[in-house]
Amino acid sequence: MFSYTADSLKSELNSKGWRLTPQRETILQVFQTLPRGNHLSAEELHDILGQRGEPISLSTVYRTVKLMARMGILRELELAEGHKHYELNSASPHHHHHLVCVQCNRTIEFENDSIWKQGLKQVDRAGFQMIDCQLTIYTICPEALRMGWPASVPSRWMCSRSIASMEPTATPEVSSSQV
Amino acid sequence: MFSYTADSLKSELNSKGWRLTPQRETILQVFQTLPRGNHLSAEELHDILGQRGEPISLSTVYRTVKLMARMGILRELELAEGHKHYELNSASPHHHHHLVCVQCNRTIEFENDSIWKQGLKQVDRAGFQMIDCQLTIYTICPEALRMGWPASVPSRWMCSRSIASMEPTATPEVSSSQV
DNA sequence: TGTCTTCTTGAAATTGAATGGCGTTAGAAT
DNA sequence: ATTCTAACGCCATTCAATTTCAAGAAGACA
Ligand SMILES: [Mn+2]
Ligand SMILES: [Mn+2]
Ligand SMILES: [Zn+2]
Ligand SMILES: [Zn+2]
Repeated sequence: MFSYTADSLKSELNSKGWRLTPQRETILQVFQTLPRGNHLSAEELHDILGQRGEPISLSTVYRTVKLMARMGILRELELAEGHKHYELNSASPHHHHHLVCVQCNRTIEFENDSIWKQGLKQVDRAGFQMIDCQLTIYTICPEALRMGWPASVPSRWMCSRSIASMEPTATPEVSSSQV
Repeated sequence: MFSYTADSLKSELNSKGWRLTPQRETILQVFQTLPRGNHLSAEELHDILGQRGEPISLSTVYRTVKLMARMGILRELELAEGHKHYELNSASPHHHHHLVCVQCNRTIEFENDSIWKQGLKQVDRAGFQMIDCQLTIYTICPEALRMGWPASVPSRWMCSRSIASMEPTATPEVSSSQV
């Protein structure tokens, strides 16, 4: 399925005993007009809706994105920013992975078929069935450097999350990288 | 660095102005005696310490794993279970990825060099520097099937998290997969 | 060793994302 | 239009994670 109209959304919902509501239509629309490569958290989505003059309660926002993720309309992403992000789950051809800057938290998407293939091989070997397969790469991006973020993370640092707000009680001169 | 002794941990800490404490030593020990392939959440770690008869306050546990992740001693993982897990960040050769069952949440590790290489290629292309690179594959594992979990997730379902507890208000016959 | 500095701990309070309960509203089938 | 009940909004609650702060301990130096 490519992009949902109000009608196709409705029949999709109804087929499962669920209902089309203005809120669900609006939320889907926000995602459909969102530039490719953008993700929204529930909170961000909630703000956008407010700014648009179409406020929707936060619990409904949460419930809706969860539902749509479940339905396959949205994809729920757990990147480095600390809360979940959602993006339109467009047709499978655009399956992609993420490159996350550990300094500025900017996220960039990329496609790479051989990663999917490797994942598939891995899963087959174990006799499992693959549902999804996501590569997350942690980097420091050029923009971050330009913005004055430290050029390096501690030498042996590996895949901790956004370290921006992390400091143990008091911070002596940490070899590099703090806010 | 391969495995920390009390001494090497101390000098590592002191070099950054931090201190070796019994708590930090104990926590590191727990990880070092943990069978390979296991991960611990802060909460789980806290419990283990209690059972061992060496209770450490939960805040200290949280602070310590964060600190050690920052130092590169531990690796912080965001898998599907909802809270963070930590594992010993042993020497780089054992860099690995994770296979997560969306039904029973079991996690299995695997190694695959070509994934790292693909990631590296991707990063180079963008002119970034790679810090870490993790593939997470979502699957349904044979054990889960044997335990009676549904054999399939909704047809268009993609990489939502553990859906076990998700049901929209009331659950009409959802095509498959709930608790 | 003893003294001083300040990092670290632990208990409790707090944050913040996410969810649940509930009375009311409203979608959809007949 | 009537009926049934999913879904809404509001608010309370949960739960991981962080912060606060006084008391305690590690490390430096004499
Ligand atoms: Mn994306
Ligand atoms: Mn692991
Ligand atoms: Zn960046
Ligand atoms: Zn399983």
